[in-house]
Amino acid sequence: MKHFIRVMKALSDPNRVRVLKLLQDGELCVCIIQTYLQLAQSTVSRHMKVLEDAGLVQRRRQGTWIMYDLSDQHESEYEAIMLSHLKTWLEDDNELKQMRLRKNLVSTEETHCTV
Amino acid sequence: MKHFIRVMKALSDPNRVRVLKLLQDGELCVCIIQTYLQLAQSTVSRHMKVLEDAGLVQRRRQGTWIMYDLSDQHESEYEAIMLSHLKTWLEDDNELKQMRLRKNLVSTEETHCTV
DNA sequence: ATCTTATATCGCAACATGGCTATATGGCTA
DNA sequence: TAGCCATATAGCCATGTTGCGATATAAGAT
Repeated sequence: MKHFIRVMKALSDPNRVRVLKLLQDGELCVCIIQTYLQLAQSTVSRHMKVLEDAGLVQRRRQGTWIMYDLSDQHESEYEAIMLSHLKTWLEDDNELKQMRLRKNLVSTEETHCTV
Repeated sequence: MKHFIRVMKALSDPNRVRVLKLLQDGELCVCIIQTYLQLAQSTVSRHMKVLEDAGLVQRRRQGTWIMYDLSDQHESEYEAIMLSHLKTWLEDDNELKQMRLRKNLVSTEETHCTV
C-alpha cells in the first residue's frame, strides 16, 4: 500500500507530470527541465527526488550534470504501468503540447546538456 | 490535466483506496464504510465526495441511505483504467485482506444496509 | 587550491489535506 | 408537525506540500 500511495502522490502534481511528459522525448538534466517548468532550481530538484523515490525516473551523473530519464527498472508494476499509460495520456493537452514543441525546437539549435 | 490530477489525488490517500477495495465486493452505504475504516462519519463523507468528484464512485439514494458503488460510467479513461487496475492491485495487501474478510463475515449475519 | 557550474538541501511562508466535533439537511415514520 | 436516522457541511487544528531564496555539496577547469 505504502508504495502504491507513493506512486500516486508523485503523479498528483502537475509540474511532476510535466516532467514525465518532457522525459518521454529523452533524458534531460535538471537545468533544462527548470527552463521549461519555469520554477526555481531547488523546486525542480525536490520534484525530481519525489519522482525518483516513487521509482518513476532514474538518474545518471554526466560530469557536473545529473541526467534524469524515465525509469526502466521497476520495483513494482505500479510505476511501469503508470509510465506506460502516461505515454498516451495527456497527449492532446494543449499546454503540454506547446511545452514539448518549444523544447524540441530549442534542442535542435542547442549544445547545452546534449550528452 | 486537471481531471487527471484529480483522479491521482483521489487515489493518493490510503483510506480512499481502502474504500475502493471494499466497494469491489459490491455497493455499500456510508455507515458500513465508516465501520470498516474506523473514522468519523464526517471524514468518510468527505472522502466519498473526493472519490465521486474524481468519477471513481457513483451514488444512489436508498431511503435515508446513500449507497456508493464503483462508477461504471466514466468521463475519461483515467478512472476506468485505474479502477480496473485496482481490481488486481493490492490484492495481497494483508491489512486490506483482513478488512475485507471481516466485512464479508459480518455481512452474512447482518440485515443492516443490505438493500 | 580556487573558481565555476550544476545539483541538492535547509528553512521559511502560503496553502492544501485529513482528522475531529458540532451543526445542517433530507427523507422516513408516527 | 415532530422526531429520528443517515449523510453532508462548516469550522477548527495539526500536518504535509509546494513555492522561494540562501547555502552546501560535488565535479570539472584554471
